[in-house]
Amino acid sequence: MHNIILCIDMDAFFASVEQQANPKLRGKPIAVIGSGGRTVVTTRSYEARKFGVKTGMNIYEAKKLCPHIIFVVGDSEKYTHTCKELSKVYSRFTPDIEIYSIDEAFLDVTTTHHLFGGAEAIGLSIKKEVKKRFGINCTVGIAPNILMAKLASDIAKPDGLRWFKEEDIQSVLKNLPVKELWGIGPSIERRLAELGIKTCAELGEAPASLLRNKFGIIGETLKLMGQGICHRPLIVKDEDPKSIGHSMTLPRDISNRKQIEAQVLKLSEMVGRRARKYGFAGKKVSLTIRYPDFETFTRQTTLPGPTNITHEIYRHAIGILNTIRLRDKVRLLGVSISQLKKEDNAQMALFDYTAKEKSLLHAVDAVNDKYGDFTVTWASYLEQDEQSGVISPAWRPSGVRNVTVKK
DNA sequence: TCTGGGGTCCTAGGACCC
DNA sequence: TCTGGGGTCCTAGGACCC
Repeated sequence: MHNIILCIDMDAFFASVEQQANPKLRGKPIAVIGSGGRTVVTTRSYEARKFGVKTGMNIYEAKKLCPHIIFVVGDSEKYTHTCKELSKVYSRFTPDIEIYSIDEAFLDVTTTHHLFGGAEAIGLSIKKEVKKRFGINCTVGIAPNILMAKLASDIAKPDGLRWFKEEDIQSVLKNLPVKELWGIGPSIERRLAELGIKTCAELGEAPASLLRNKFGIIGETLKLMGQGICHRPLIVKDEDPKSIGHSMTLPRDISNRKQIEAQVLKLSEMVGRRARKYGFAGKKVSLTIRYPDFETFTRQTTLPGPTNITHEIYRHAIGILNTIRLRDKVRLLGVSISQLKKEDNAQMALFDYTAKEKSLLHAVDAVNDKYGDFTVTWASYLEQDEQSGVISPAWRPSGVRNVTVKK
């Protein structure tokens, strides 16, 4: 008895939601972008894809390829809401659901499919319901494991449904390039090519010792992947995060120390606030810097104990900054905390709350005292955070990964 | 007119300890 | 008279994903 896994993947999710919300956008090439001036295409409608517009392209490039493209600034609230509603649809068919990202979910229907007339019937029901209630298309892949279910949905896109049964898998993988597999990117593809391995079938037949030599511990896994085998279970319950971070490409490159520090404070507050909201504190603080030429690096430091206090995060981030001799202006700054621990909120709750609030104000005051010409107000920060409206496909509907900051 | 932001996992090398 | 070896913690960086 094989498992039956469904991969449900929304087609051009953000763009579809926008087209649904605004009928004028329907049938037209649109691209969902971020709010800043140096933003990129996050999602593009299928009409825009025809012109070669890709995710990650800057808007000028997209415009050049597709002069009539319509840019829409993403609205995470909308996608958040739709995603939550989608989860409700899925949960009618099984309790074993992994919300993998904002637009993708895995459903294990091994023990429930017979209640609904089979896996394909479930897939079709979901497609129909999603279309009816949200006006958007999705693609369903069905297979004995996540790896193959994901492949099935990739291949069936858009608006498709594909079922890879155990007996189909070998022929599917026969001439399939290895990079089509989830988890094989450009680097592994290149290194496999060095061994003369181009297709999944070749990967599945390659000597385990050869793969082990070249790739170490993942060698075995790669071979299994080439055979369409995958043992990764669904992650049904929300796991604790390992890190919490924010980064920001600045409107323009800066070298002014005051400006850099002000941005680091802002990022520290965004990180601290999210950590406090969900009751986590981190023992490591990292600072990421990107130069105009795109060289990017991260420096981290370990603290005596975990913290989620803005001012402490800020202090350590600045401590790191002080060890770096900047060779150029700064394009992007990032702050994150890791080695997270759950906060003992029974103890921290009331007593520490005011202490934390004070520390936040202190941080702001400190910056303002020092750099009167770059006035920082707490309210202005909060507003900016709302507007920055980070739309990350890594978003999850619950818990700390909900990056959306609500008032 | 250049190229976003949120993550996870793995590896390699050095410090330190027994 | 060359310089064991295991374990853990730490930092930096790469690969991959949506």
